Amino acid sequence: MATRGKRTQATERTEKSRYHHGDLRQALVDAAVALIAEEGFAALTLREVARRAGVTHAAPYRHFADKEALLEAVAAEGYRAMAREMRQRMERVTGPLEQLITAGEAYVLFAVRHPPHFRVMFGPHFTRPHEPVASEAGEDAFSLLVRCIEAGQAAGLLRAGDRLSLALTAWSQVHGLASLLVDRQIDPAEHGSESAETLARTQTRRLVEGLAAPLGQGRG
Amino acid sequence: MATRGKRTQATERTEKSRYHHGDLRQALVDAAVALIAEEGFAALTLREVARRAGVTHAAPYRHFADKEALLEAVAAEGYRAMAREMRQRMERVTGPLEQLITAGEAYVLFAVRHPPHFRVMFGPHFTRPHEPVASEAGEDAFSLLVRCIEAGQAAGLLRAGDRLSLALTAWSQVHGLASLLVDRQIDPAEHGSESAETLARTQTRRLVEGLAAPLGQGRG
DNA sequence: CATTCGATGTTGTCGGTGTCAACATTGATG
DNA sequence: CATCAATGTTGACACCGACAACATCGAATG
Repeated sequence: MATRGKRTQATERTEKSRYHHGDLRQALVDAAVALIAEEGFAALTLREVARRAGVTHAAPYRHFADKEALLEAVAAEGYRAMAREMRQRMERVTGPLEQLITAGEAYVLFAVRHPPHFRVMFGPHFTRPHEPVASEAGEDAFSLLVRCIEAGQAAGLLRAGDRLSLALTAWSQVHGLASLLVDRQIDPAEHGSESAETLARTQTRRLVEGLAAPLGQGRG
Repeated sequence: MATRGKRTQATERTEKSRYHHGDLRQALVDAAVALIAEEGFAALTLREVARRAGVTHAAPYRHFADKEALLEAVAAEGYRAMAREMRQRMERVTGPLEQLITAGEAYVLFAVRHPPHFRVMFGPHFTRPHEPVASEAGEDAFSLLVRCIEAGQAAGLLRAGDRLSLALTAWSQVHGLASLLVDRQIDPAEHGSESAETLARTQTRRLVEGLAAPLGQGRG
């Protein structure tokens, strides 16, 4: 995360006591993520975030309307990163079923590896209605799943039925597993897996088996 | 919710200006749930909860060590109510598969009908490690699912395999659907269902189909 | 009944927080 | 160089979580 990229200005003053920060906005987002990871949501304070970014308590208001706006930025970063990671992993695999498995795995793994982002994305922290808004239209996680389902059905490898409904089944499965892992309701060690990675793979495989077309495509 | 029951004392003083409340503890839990439902988590304030219960701002500390302890009480109430509702619905159905479907439906429906409880139970609101602690050992939601799976396997109706792993699949599915509904990530209307109830039934049925033993393709 | 005492509710206080307004500093632009 | 919009600082206010000291009730005891 924290892919900054544009470092065009900021001109490297001796690192000491420069009035302007350079990229405070991203620094605040990073600090918020780190703070959530280290101390939990209860400790997420705009003032502490500012402190960690090396700036006074009102500086964040030059970049975010309020605390919730900062969280929206964290969520947006999460949506982009998650979809990107899913796409990258899926590119390295061929076949609709394998791609579906890979997509599901990537979903769970993103959650496990970036709990603060995942929690902010799907948690109950927003009062304003907050739209997922992926980086580009049709490139969000759910759209990726829907396209996998379509391709699988077209190839006769997946159960027939409403695409959206099947995609929702897949989304629920991986989202549930991710949520339970992130919220520490389940411990991979207690489920015969030495890591969240193998658990994600096992469960996602079973999901796709369940969605697979009955042998011979006869459908009973 | 809010099953008070023991109203032995409190002696009905003219409803006005009585110093002692009678059952403030439960009143505080109820007020917290209502406040979360109406205003969201950001508005959940110990002082506002006290206000709604008609007491001053420090009164809650006679019943709860701190704000988190109040949330633990909400979660505990949720765990008890959820398991109770699942058990009650399952009693009215026979057959392992039908019971499994019913259990899954009940899980999702509880979440949809009691969002504050569900969110507190599984949300990121606790800093202290907080054990689910069902009303009685082996009576929590997951244990109910595990027993359904066992019975289904014993009857040859469910896929063979590690019970815990299969139960985790089922739990992930219903938990994911419940979470997505509660967090308003999906709208039942957009998925061909006019209500969360029908969506829960459709998805839970598909889950059990996927877990069913692959012997008769009769589509059950 | 009068006294006592533990449980429960109140008042006052403290440091910390979200948010805003007024002010200060900077770098870019003319 | 002068100006100005962007960005960071200072100071203030109301609210919150938590604690301590005090007040009030009801039940048990004599």
